[in-house]
This record gives sequence, C-alpha cells and structure tokens, in this order.
Amino acid sequence: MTDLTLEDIAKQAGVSRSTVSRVVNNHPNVSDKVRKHVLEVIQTTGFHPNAAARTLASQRSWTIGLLLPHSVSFFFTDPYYPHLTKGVAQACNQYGYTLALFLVSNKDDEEQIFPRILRRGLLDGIIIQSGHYGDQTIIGRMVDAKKPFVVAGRPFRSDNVSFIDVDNLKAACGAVEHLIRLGYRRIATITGPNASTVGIDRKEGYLNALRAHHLEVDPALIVEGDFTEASGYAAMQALLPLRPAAVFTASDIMAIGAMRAAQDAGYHIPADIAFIGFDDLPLASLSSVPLTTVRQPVVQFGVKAVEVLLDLIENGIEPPRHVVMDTELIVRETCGAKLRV
Amino acid sequence: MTDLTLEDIAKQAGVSRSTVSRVVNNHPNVSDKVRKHVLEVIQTTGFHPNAAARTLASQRSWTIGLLLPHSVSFFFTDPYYPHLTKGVAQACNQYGYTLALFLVSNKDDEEQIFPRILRRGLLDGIIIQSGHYGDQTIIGRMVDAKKPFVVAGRPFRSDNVSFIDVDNLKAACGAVEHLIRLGYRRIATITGPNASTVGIDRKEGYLNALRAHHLEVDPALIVEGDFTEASGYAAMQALLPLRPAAVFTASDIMAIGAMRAAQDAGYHIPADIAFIGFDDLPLASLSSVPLTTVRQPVVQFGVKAVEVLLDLIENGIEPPRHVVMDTELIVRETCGAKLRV
DNA sequence: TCGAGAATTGGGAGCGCTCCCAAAAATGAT
DNA sequence: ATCATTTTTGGGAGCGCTCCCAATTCTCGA
Repeated sequence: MTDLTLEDIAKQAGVSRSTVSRVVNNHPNVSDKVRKHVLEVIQTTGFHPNAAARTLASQRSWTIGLLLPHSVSFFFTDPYYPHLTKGVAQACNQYGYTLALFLVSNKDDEEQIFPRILRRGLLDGIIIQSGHYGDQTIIGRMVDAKKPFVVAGRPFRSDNVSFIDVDNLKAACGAVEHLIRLGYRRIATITGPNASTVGIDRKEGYLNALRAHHLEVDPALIVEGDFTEASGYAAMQALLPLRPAAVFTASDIMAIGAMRAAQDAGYHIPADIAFIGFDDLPLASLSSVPLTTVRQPVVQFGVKAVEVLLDLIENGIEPPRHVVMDTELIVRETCGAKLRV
Repeated sequence: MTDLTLEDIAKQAGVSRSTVSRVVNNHPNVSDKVRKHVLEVIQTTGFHPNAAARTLASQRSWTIGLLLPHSVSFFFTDPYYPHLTKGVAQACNQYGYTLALFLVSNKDDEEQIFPRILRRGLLDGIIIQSGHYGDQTIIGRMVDAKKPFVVAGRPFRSDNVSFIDVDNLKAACGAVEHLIRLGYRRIATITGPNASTVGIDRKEGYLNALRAHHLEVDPALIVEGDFTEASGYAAMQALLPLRPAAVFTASDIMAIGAMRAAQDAGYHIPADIAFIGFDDLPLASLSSVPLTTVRQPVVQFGVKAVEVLLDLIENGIEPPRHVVMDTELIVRETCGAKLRV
C-alpha cells in the first residue's frame, strides 16, 4: 500500500518495469494476457504512479494553470470568475489535466507567483484572465517566458498572443439595435472602464449600432462606470436629467444600480426608461422588473480556453490562435419589448 | 534562457551543483560572497529550478489540493465557495504553496479525480469541503489513503478526521436569542437540509435557544429548506398561516425567498414579521429591507484550513485537529432591533 | 605559527519514471 | 520446416534535483 514503485509492481507481476509502464500508459504493444495480469496487480496493490517522476522523465506535468489577476476583489461579487473557473475545471477533468489556480490580488502576490508559474516541471501551460490595462506587464512577461499560454479576454496588445474572447462588439451592437428596433431613439450607455477592453468594445458596439442607424451620437449620453452597482447608480443620476429613452448598460450589476436610481427618482421601467444589461447574472431575472440582458457563454468560454491551450501545448504556440465566441440576447421586461407585442 | 539546470548555473558560477542548490533553497552554510555571486548568475540567466525534479528528490511537492465536491452547482449561486477559495489561495501564496483546484460535480468526476489526488508526488495534502452526507465516501477513501487532509465543515463522522468548522450551534443560538431578547416569542425556523451538518447544527442551535429560555418548541414552526431562494419562498408560504412573529433562516438566500413570500402576502418587515438570515452575503445589505444576519469569517476559514493542513503535513496527521471558528451577528433592519431603540 | 574545530564546498547515490534500442518471441508466407 | 517480418519484452540511460558524507578551507586560541 505504501510507496510502491513501477519496479515493485513489475516484480510482483513477473514482468519488467517497462511493461508495467506501458500498461499504465496504455501503450499498444503489450499482449492482452500480460496487460490483464499487470492491471490486476495494480488494482490489488492500489498502485498510483508517481507524478513527479513521470513529469521529470516525460517533461510533461499534465497540469495547467489559471491565473486570475487583480480580479480577486471581483471574485465574489461577480459570478463571472466562478463560472469561468468551473468551465476550466470541467475541461481539465475531461482531458485528464490537473488545474492549478492562482489568485493575484496585488504586486506582492504577482512577484510571489510568477517564479512559481515559470518554474519548469510544474505547468504545461496557463490561462490568464485579462482585459485590464494593468495586465499587460503580466502578459509581456509570459511572452518572454515562451511557455504556452492563452489569454481569456482580449488583451490590449494581442500580437503574438493567443486569446479567446466573447464578441463584445457584436453583442453590444445587437443589444442597442434591439432598442432601436423597439423605437427608442435617445439611447444612453453606461460603459465599463475605458482601461478595459470589455469596456471599450461594448462602447464601440453601442456606437456602431447608432451609426448604422444614422442616429446622432451624443457624448453626454455616454457615462463611464466601473462595473459596480454604485457606479451604475451614480451614472444614472448623471443621465436622468438628460431624459434618455433607453439605457444600454455594460453589465447587469451596473444595470441594477442604474434602475434603482431611476426608480428612486420616480421613473417607471420600462414605461419611462428602458434598460438592457450585460452578463445575464441570476440577479437579472430576479430583479423587480426582470432585466433584458446579453448572456455570455462563460462556462463554455472556460472550456474553450482549455482547448485552445491544449492545442498550443500539443502543436506549438505559433501561430497565435484567436477565438471569438457568440452571445445571446435574453429578452425580458426592462427593454419594453413585451409591452409592444 | 531555455532549459537551464542547476549544473549549468554551477558551471557558470564556478561552483558545484550542491552549492547552487543551497543558494536556491536558502540553506545557511554558504559564504556570503559565493551566495551573492550565484544569485547574480541565477538572476541574469533567469533560472528557475525544475519543480518535478525537486519534488522527486525531496518527496515534497509544495502543492496542496482543494476539493469541492458536489458543490459545483452551488459554486456560482453561493459566494461561499469563491470566498473559501480565495482564503485558501491567499494562504497558499503566503506559505509558498501552489493550489490545485478540484471541482467534482458527479460520480464520474469523482472516479476521474481520485486517482489523481492519490498519486504520490502531486499533492502534499488536501482540503475537502464537506458537510453533506454524500461526502462520507470521499472522506472514507481519503482516510484509507493516509494522505494528510483536512475537512472544511464538520463531517458526519469525525473520528480520526481533522476538520475545521464555524460554530454553527452557537451562531444559530445567538441569533435566536437575539430575537427572544427583542421580545419575539413565536419564532419559526427555515432550516438547511437535514442531510447536512450545517442544516442540523443550525437547527440545533435554534432549539437550544428556545429551550434555554423555556419557550415551547412547536415542530410545525420548523420547516426544512435546501439553501435555495425557491425553498425559502415555499417554506415561508407554509409558515405564514401559522403567524410566526419572527423567522430564523439558515441562509441569506432562503431568507430573501422567505421575505419575498411574506411581502407578496402583504406582510411588512419587520413590523409584522422579523427575519434573521445566515451568511451575510452582499445581497443581505442590499435587500429592500436590509437583512440582519450571521456573518461567517469565510476567507479566514480558508486561511485556517490551509494552516491546519500544513500542520498535518509538517507534524503528522495524529492526533486529528479540530478547529471551530466564531461568527458575528450583523444587526440590520429585518430583526426590528432598530425600531425598538 | 600550528592545529583543532567549525564553516564551507564538492560529488556520489538516489528519487521513480519514460524513452530508446536491442533482444526475444510470435507470426506467416513460402 | 524455414526465414523474414512483425510484435512483444527487457534493461540502460537519463530527467534535474536533494541529501548525505567526505574533502577542503577558514578561524582563532595557545
């Protein structure tokens, strides 16, 4: 039971170390009789091959990392990270990999974690959640280290970098076009931070939709938020005097805040002001008026990230892979679509 | 840059492999001059020792696991798991360990993951989130495997098992006593599942409080929930005809559901019915009437779990360690305390 | 200045696996 | 039955580190 080695199993089974290794690793060239016997011995002894020895000999750890930088503070408030983690973990199970999780909350953590990530023999590759401007240094260091990695979320500079992203542009554009189709003309937006690619892309999508329909772009109707409920509330307070007919909000959390502000000011949703959010949090369907929003396939996103990473590991990191996933508009009450039917 | 070994560094620095090893591992017996020089070479070459080789030679992987069983479905809805994960990750950083995360959602996952966990040379120890009856088999297998592990949450059978838990009994008792102190007599409870130790312990705490104050226990006022919003709503609908003056709810999510049921039925909170929840989710302070609740130190809980595990790893798994952490009652509006001041 | 003791350094022997190549056994066409 | 192939098996040589012990160098008191 304790500390068996390949050699021990070999002795017990009356074969060589190599043969046991072949059986353990499912190599083809073993006669059925021998394989069956060895498998029995392994079963009864409860043998588990030593991961470190295997890694050392094969130069493959069968472990990948998931790095969530700076995001730690969001790790609880925003279900995005747990969902992503779930997708990644699920794919790891499926492909027989172990998942190492790195939560980085500050520079110290970063200094502490980096050498660990770069250490050979620990990680075959790593997934880095990103999209914030501050993550660029991390990505730069990873590029230098020539270890396979994929960025989840479009990074600011994506040359030579494999990444996977949701089509924020198309999604935002679609949401705003939905509002336009419903007859709203004076459409505002509460954006994410301009220091994040999601923030930028969703705003760009909003602008694209307006332009495509020849609607005037009023800069006053564009207010920057930071993905918190409070920032949504504040942004809406700024917007209210301008009497927007509808608001496209770059996240559900901000939408919740914005709607609260509107309701506190005595407006009715969607009769007076319509809203569309982004994320489709569980909260979205539970809010006082169920929120129309854009659903991201976050779990599949995590799965896909693993698949791209494994591709990089197996087939080399060149050329960089870029994957963009589609979203889905979930129409509920706040956009007013149901009223008009 | 590529694939340096200790020996390479040794050659470049003009010392022996052993000396470089001592420098890397901060062993005392190296002269300052040599240490400084070797450190420089390591710095300029960007050398990172190979983790697998180190693990193989030292029989220590400096990696610990976190196993979240069956809980995967809760991983998003309930911020408990992200918080726990954060605490564990934080402590791992602090103590120089790598965190391997295992999310188990079904029996297949379990079969897939177990051999991986048991493999020598991968994990020095593991933290297992538990408290559900179904987790017993996992715990049993871990005991057999004689690998250091600590259970987060009191397991059903805790002999020979190290665990760490929140003092649910005391917490629930304290919450109910708070209600009693406020003058409520007809106090109901919506419990967690009876197949979970949290469910059992919090109910027991409720009973203890009633008994301590010589209040009659009415079995009809005890309704079992399953920690979902929906179950809270349903439980409250059952409770409403019995006109409880106050309800102690074993989780915030259920409290939200229960309060929604009460409000839908036209009751005012806390004027008609008072509520106390458990968890102190962000939601709790944001609900229409801010929720009085019990705050668990979840992040510190994760940290402590790591500390206990490291203790087991360093000093042996005997005797089993048992740690119980205190909670804090957060008084807001729903208990009516503010009204009476 | 010398030598005992302490501090520092070097090298061998693994840790437990994989991978390669050569040896042995099995297969099949003639 | 024979020989050329193919399939199966065994063992050596690492993978890159740590740990131990022996060799070397340094320190400092007499």
